[in-house]
Amino acid sequence: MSKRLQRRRRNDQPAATLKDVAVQAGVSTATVSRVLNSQGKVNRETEARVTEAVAALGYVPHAAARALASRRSRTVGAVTAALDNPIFAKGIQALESRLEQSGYGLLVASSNYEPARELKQVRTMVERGIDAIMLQGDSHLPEIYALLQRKGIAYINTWVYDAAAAHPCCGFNNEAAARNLANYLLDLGHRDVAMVGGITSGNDRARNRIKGVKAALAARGLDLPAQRVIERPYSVSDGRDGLRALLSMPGPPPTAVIGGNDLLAIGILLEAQQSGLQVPGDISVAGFDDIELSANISPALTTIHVPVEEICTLAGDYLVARIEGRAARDHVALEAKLVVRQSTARPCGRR
Amino acid sequence: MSKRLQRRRRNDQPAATLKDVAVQAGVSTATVSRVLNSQGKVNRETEARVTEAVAALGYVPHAAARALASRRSRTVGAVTAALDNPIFAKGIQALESRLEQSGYGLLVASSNYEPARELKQVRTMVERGIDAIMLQGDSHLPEIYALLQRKGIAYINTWVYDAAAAHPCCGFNNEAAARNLANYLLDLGHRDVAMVGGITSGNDRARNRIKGVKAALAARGLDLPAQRVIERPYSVSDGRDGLRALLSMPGPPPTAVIGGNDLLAIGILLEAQQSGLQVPGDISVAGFDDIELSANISPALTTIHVPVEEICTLAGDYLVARIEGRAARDHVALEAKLVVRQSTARPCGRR
DNA sequence: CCGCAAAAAGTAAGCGTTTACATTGTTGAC
DNA sequence: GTCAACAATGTAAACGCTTACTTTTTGCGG
Repeated sequence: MSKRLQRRRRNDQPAATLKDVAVQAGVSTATVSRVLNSQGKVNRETEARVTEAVAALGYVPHAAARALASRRSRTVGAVTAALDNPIFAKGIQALESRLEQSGYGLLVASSNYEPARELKQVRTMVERGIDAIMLQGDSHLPEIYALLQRKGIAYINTWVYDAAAAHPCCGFNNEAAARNLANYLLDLGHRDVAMVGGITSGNDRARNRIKGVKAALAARGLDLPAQRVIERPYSVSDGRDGLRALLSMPGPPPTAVIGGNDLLAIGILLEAQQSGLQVPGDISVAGFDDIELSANISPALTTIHVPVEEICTLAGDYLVARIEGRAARDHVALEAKLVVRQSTARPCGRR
Repeated sequence: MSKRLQRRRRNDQPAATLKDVAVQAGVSTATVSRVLNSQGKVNRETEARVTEAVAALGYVPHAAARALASRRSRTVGAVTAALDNPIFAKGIQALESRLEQSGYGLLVASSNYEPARELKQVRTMVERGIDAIMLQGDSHLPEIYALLQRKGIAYINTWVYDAAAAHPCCGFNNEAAARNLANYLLDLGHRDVAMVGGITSGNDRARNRIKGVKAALAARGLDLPAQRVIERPYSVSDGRDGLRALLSMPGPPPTAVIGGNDLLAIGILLEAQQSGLQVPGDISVAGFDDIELSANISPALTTIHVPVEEICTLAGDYLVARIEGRAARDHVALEAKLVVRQSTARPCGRR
């Protein structure tokens, strides 16, 4: 069996290469490459002949060879905390479609909120030769930043914004948004506010949201004692669980509960209803993120609207610009606005 | 400026290559390669020296070069209909973690239920040199199958099972599952069943679910007239919209409504409640997929539990096996069981 | 017509691995 | 002690592209 034959995949004739196209079109490989990469420097006629040859042979460029020669993989990575949070999935989808427009592929991985795992995922992606990477949040292991900088790989922290940050970011100020939300509740007259937040370990956003609520309370001389802050993973049943924990404590229940994200808030809302509490009559519930369900559930959820799609699209813009050597703003601020709906009201009957 | 210098990325010293490691360890590149790919054929001592050199130089293999030489990219693709459906995101996550275990990366893209877009995405992935690919459903453009087969790329259709299918698949029988669900409703005594299904164009699962419901009704001499089947995209608000459409028709409303997936069903349920109908008192609602929310909402949703994680993990097993030349079962059946909860009951007051 | 610059195309040296094949060193049966 | 067989390692040719540099063509002012 000839070597050439041996190399074949299954029932396949060996794939056409650049050289085959060049021969077919009667030009050099360099010319074909120029046509394929549309660098303009090619005569119209020649270009047509090449294009024709490409079609005739069903030529498909070999990405690895291209990456090796050009030192560009045309692939971007994204490591997300968890794909199964719909808001993250939406973001990944937005990023993917932005990248596709510019001809980049998207490699995904999830860290499960574990810094060490995130590092590992970033490492793997770097090995795979990604040209740039999107990260979530801004507290990453120093090794991650070091690696990315050493390799000259463009990166951006999403979901967060800090004008003074040492690293590129695109998002909003989680603390400020949470503060707004808490202030709204305080303005309604609530004095006993509780929070069921995400797990703060390894999650700066969860941390900052709690911090924002705390700050708003503090500004009015109020405290957010430890027993009014419950940490739970981000899911509906965790939200239910969180409210149950809050209600099982001695003393009167809080008049308002903030969920660290909408999944938690919806869990809180459902648990409240199922344990006989009126929302917002007996207890106000607010969330964070504004997922699709929030506007549809009854009562509709008051929440902070997070413009995920913009965040991720702009992050994509940034990364593509950096890869292609163009300048781009390192810090992009978006607004996360309060959306008041029916799950919150003045506290009544108490105090 | 020397050429070597010119090539540097920003402030970076050029990355160590296999050759550098070989020199450092005092062996040939072939030996280093053997160590890295652990083919066993290397002396313990030598191996230790190489490992040490790798660590000392912070050597990171160059994926593109490796892919070019070995004709393997160690990357798998997945084109999903939509990432923002939580059930799909969960599946992608499961696939990613299965692949990671075996050292493969996951490239994602979404087709938005458009066959042409799916083809394009598959093409792009093939160009990127994926070793295998996961698809959803089994009705794909013939060009997709042709391309994959011509290139010898392993693939698998997920979310579907058909023992006689011409293509590898891993999933369950959507029609049969839908039939079960409908039969359960019929057994409860419902005679006027409606369905708000997904958009059937380009979506075999949506089609088969409707088909299953139709078949169950037909088996009892009942009809599912066109006006009892509403097609809507998969989202909560589409579900609400669907029920509204159903209720606005002349004549009595159906006594039971099946959602093509849980998102739709939850929308139906919420809309029913918000328009003053008791669920399941006035109307029964059932879904399909069993997302996390379904068990938590009130009333908890009767649905078909789809084992997404298993499906995608097994699909990953299959693809890895095929890539690595091992045999694997081409048709894997999983069970999608009916989960009866509180959103369904005997129809009462009518007939 | 000549000469020269710009445009178009070609040449060939990499890019960093893997791997078929060649070489060298050991071991143990005879 | 010989030699076959095997284990360990080395050599160097791909892999399929990009691109710096070179050569050839073309167009045009004088």
